Amino acid sequence: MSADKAPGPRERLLEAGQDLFYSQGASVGVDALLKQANVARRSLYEHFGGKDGLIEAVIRRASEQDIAWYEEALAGAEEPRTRLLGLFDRLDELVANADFRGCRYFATDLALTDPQHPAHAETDAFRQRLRALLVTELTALGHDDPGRAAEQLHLLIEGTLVMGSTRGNPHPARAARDLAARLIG
Amino acid sequence: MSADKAPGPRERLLEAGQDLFYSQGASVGVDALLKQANVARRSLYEHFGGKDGLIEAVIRRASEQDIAWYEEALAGAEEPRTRLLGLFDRLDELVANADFRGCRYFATDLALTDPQHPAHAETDAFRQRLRALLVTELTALGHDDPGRAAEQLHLLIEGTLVMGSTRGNPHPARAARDLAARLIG
DNA sequence: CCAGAAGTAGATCGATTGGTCTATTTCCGA
DNA sequence: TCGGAAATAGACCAATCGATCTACTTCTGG
Repeated sequence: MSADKAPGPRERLLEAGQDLFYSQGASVGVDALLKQANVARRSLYEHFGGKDGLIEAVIRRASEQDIAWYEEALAGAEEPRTRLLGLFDRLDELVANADFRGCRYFATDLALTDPQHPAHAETDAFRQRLRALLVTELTALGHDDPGRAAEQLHLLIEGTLVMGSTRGNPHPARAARDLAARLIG
Repeated sequence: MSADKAPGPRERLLEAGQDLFYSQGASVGVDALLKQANVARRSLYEHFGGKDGLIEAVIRRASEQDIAWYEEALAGAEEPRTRLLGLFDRLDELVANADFRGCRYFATDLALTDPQHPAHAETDAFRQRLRALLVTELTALGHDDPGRAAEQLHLLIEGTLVMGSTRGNPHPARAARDLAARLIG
């Protein structure tokens, strides 16, 4: 095992998909994916069954990474309140990045018209995992209604990602952090 | 004048576009648009120059209507604080609607990869008009920093529209209203 | 060393896309 | 009433889409 050196076609396809689906949307052509992954056409259909299968696999993979990112962002401090507010500091950096283009999962849901597309289940799962993370933090913080507060924090996060992608204001995360601080109390 | 009875092809195209671009995204085919508008193919290219021109015109038209909707939603009360909070009550109804599919302008920006597409200027203009509306209300309310508070209200609105389209929780507007209330003080 | 799996390269297919064009009909004002 | 603009219907085009298939090469384990 230990397939570290020189990632195979499957891994290269996942990385190319993660990059191109995010920067150009789910409507990028198969040709562009194959070119960036430097992979033969056949490999895509062998490994993922088609473009839709790749989309689903990419979302699942990105979901793992993003949940890990949120966990790490929350691990920045010991005190629960500081942990949650620190998350918005990390979001501020994320959104400020030049190639930030909004929430991958929301964009995927919008791009895939078919409500039966398997990728929708993946985006739902991601949101549930994120919500669970917030509930855990709020419970540790001793909040009265962790479920409701988590919903509000989630709304603040999504709002930050939207405002950050429109570039109307450079630091939406700071506005959200301020609201989150009042919420946590 | 008074072109009320039996709207012409141009108007029918605008209505069909406003409906289909919203419910199915900007990627709907020209054929579907022509069919729903009950209009000849040539009429589209005569009036709007092409699909992109129709998209731009539809966004401009919807923008007018939506700004009017926000103005009317704010006109529900006399006291500034009640006016702003009432807006979130109206958003609650809007999001609860079965065919609600999120923010039209954000979805359009995501769907149009080309950053030079004229529709982007229209979505930006809409957001600026909405922001101006919020600043006016906050100024009337005597808020310390109307600009910053307007940014925060805008973030709460966009967050509500996102959360409402994912259907994870039925009443994101109530969560946002609660946060808005703390913000207004 | 060699057999088979995996990967590559690229032609090709059918469907669909946005857009152009021709021919015909409808409608309205001078 | 008549003439021209506007609208209709639909054939048609080039480009692009995702997907399939064949032929060849590379890599690897027994």
